[in-house]
Amino acid sequence: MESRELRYFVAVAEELHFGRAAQRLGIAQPPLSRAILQLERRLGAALLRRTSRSVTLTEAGEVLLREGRTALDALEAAEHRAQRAARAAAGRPALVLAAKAGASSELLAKLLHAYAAEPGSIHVDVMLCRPGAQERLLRNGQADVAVLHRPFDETTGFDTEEILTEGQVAVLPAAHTLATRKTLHLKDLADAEDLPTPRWPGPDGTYPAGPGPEVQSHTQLLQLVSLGRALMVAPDSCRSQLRDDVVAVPVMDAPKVTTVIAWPPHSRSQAVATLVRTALRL
Amino acid sequence: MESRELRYFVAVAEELHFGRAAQRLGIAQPPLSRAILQLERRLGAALLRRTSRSVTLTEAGEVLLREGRTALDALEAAEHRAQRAARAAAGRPALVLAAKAGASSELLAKLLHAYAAEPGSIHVDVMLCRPGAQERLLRNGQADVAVLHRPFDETTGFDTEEILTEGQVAVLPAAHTLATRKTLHLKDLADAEDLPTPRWPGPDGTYPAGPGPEVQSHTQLLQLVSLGRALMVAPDSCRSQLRDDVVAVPVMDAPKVTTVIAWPPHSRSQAVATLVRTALRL
DNA sequence: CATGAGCGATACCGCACGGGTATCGATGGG
DNA sequence: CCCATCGATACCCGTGCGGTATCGCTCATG
Repeated sequence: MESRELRYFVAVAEELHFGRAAQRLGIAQPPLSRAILQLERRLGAALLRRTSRSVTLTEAGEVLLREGRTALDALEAAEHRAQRAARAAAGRPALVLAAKAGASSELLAKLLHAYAAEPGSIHVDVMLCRPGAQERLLRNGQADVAVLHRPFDETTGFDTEEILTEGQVAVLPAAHTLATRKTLHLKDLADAEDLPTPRWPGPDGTYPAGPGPEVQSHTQLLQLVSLGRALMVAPDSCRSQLRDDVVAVPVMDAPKVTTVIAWPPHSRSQAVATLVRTALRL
Repeated sequence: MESRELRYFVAVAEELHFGRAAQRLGIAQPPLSRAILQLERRLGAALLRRTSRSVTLTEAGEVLLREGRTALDALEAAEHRAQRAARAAAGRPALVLAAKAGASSELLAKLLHAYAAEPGSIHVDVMLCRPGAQERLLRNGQADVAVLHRPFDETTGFDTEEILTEGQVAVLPAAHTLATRKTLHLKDLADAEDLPTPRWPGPDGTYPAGPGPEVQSHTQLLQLVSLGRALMVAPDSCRSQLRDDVVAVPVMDAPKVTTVIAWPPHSRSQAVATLVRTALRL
């Protein structure tokens, strides 16, 4: 199977619409139809059920979408890593670390500081990204190592080490009635109808339906909290970054959050190994 | 990057010779040279150092070879798994299990028997293959699950569960002087110059240099042992398959062998999950 | 029920690119 | 010193990919 065919299929499978998929790919619709037809003939399996009104995935199509995405990521990863190896050999060795913007920032600072003190350490490029985006950067080779948070981020297929486990707090406007409580439970938050739970975009960039405001970053969310328009549930360690117009109250029954450091399973990099060892000593 | 280019590069990187690589790919040498050149231009990185007498890999080339192989395997895996999903949907669901021919055969029999008794179990195709070949079958999607043996088989990148850990025995001709001993150590075997250690082919099909006979299968090796031409070191459980012209003596300082069941980390298959659960109960 | 809009498939065309042959230029062995 | 070996270059050809035009089907609409 050629990677071009697979890219075409993934586009159609994600859009479930030949016209939009073709637009996204920058080609016309007819060659796209043909390419998919040819792919199906070559595989000897139907991937899509089409009517003139809708396109749906068959069983085989679902599998090819899932497996195909990881294959395309692996292809990109090979490309990126080879390019970075070339740059490293040319005298600018660097490690790229992906982290969620605004999360674990104290821990991250400590880690970078401790690693820089290690013998033989190299420059670390920190990529701060949208929540959930680190996983993809690691899968497609743009990053060498990532800081992830279970259970929010998916870690299947990576090697990981746990760095820290912590509880979660609700961040509330200082003036809110719940702000005086010593502890809270998830039910208290669900009952506070004046403070809806914000909605984050999924991996595909769309928002789930619901009442809460749509947010894309933690700073944006924090501002909504201080304006009394939303509440935020986040790991304990976020307290160090709060301003004094908001209050953090422990949520007793919220799931524990584990900060992990993750790297691709075939990594042969000495630098990654050292960074992980440093992280475990924190 | 296109998969065709990557396949071409991997061929050249493995052969380290444009002519032979072209032959293996079924194309002429000049288009291959051009394709590699174009790939290097697109990546902006030299992958090969060529003289008219030799071809060697650069740093970036080494990385691209390693990462590229896994990317190509992932691509093949997507293809195979989609095809199998189509066949399964057409009413012949099956699970493909890869195992080393001649190893853990009792355990395997028990596993298959126990799994068949599970509610909702499906047909299991057993692929018996050359030692070390299971890994590749699992990586490129021809198998859904594999029985591997640490530390011999590489399990990085798979999800695994340990089934059994056992010591190793030396299998010797019944008439040999060492055959009367109750226990042995690796040094004893190294000193027995009349019984050289056999040489297995590497993943590339070539044999390491050395004095021992070249072997490809366990039956072949067992025959050499009973002829007094080689010795064999294998897990305890192989005893059940030995004929009475050979003797098994425990080797005290040989590494412990762990039989593990492994599956690709993104597997969503109910059948794989059931099989693994069954294996853990053995 | 007729009509038109929306969508995927088909027909057909042109050209870019992948692959072929011939040959060059460099390098090392006899 | 010459020839064998090997990768690169020059040049040509055909296939296959992408483009436009259009068809055929389905459903929403009045």
